[in-house]
Amino acid sequence: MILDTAMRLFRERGYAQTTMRAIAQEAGVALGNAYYYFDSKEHLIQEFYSGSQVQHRRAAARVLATETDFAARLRGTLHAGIEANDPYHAFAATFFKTAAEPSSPLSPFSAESAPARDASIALFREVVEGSTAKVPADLRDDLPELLWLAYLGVILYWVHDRSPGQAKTRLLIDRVVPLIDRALSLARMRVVRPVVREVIDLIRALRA
Amino acid sequence: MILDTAMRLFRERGYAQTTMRAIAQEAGVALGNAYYYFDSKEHLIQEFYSGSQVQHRRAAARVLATETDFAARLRGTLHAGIEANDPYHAFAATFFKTAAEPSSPLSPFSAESAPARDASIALFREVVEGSTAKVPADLRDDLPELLWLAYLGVILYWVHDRSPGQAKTRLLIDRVVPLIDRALSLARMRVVRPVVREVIDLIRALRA
DNA sequence: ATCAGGACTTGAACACGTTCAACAACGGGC
DNA sequence: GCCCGTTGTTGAACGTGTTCAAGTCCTGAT
Repeated sequence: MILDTAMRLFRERGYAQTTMRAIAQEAGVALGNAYYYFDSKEHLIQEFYSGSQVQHRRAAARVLATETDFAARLRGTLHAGIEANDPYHAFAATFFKTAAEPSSPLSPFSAESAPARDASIALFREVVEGSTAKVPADLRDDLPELLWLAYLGVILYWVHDRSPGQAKTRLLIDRVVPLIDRALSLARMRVVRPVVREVIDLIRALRA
Repeated sequence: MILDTAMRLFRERGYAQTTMRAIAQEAGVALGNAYYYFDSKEHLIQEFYSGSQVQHRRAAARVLATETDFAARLRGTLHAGIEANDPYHAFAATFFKTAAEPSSPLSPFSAESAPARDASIALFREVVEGSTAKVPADLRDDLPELLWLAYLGVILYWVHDRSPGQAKTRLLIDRVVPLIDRALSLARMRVVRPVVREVIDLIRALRA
């Protein structure tokens, strides 16, 4: 109840303009009571976070069920991602503001976000494994995480995207997916191979 | 005076723990007076932003003056960047938290940040143009901005880097620079050329 | 010397997120 | 039916960033 009210007000007035007092009043509870259910105003966003991940999966399911072409699957999944977050674009800025802080539990790299992160990476693993693409063996393990990182990049662009209907983000997706697809082919070439090898090694070194 | 005091307190106690009242008191002025010189607490950071840019340029100057090899110049400049920000690593998190918000004047993409941004891109133009590297003509225009973006990526990683002395970020730089160098060579190959062409086109389309 | 007008300074007041001690409602064990 | 611990609820109070009307100080023109 409180969460729904909060989300509605966030959408209507924006995050900063929505006071905890307004949320409490609209939800018909006392101010302090909101803090019984949510640790802070920011934690209200945390709830939205997991919800959006579920939405993403749902929106991507259709494409992943029917399509086998890698590029099409990736394209569909990326579009599904921004579609799932579309209603919240206006206040997503504030959301990512707090998410950008490393110590914040809302950070996509934080321990608290691990479930949502793992679920998201798993989604991109589905993208890869359900496709007919021939991925080099050593890339196959890390590719889902790389795609997830690319997805974060898309989201980052989307948050900053002020074009009507976020048309530019859709353009970005439509044109970047073929590039990734092509890069994946190039990754099998003899000249390019060592570079790919090094990229993989570097990522593993940084993750450790 | 106020700025120096604020920066010292930020370093000592962190951003959130430093109150405007504490800054005013330590600086020997009234609370409201701080707002005569700075629009907000966040704007205090804006000042640091430009200051750090100057530090970066200073720290990079030595390498850029002596070295002509592209990889060495880039490596030196990137290292100089994190060195310049090193004293502020602890509270840089908070800094980038507000910087991540698109509407914030502190965003590296905002109009208010244009001077610092342009100065930073110009620095990477120096990296390219002072080097002996053979850069394809169509890449030459956009490469500085791409390198600046890569620098932002490094900073982003650095902010999240909890390893002692931010050793991992230094590792990232040392290993990513040769990769960029190699990629630049590959960019001249006939097979790779169309991909590079498309990347450039995409960037220009997104920027417009 | 005087004065006008701007530059600077002040601290009380405001709205906000958050905390907390107190209170109410509930539910299960006897 | 009564008790008591848990769960839920309340609004006053605190500390915060920020605003503002009111003051003080300075500077240059007369």
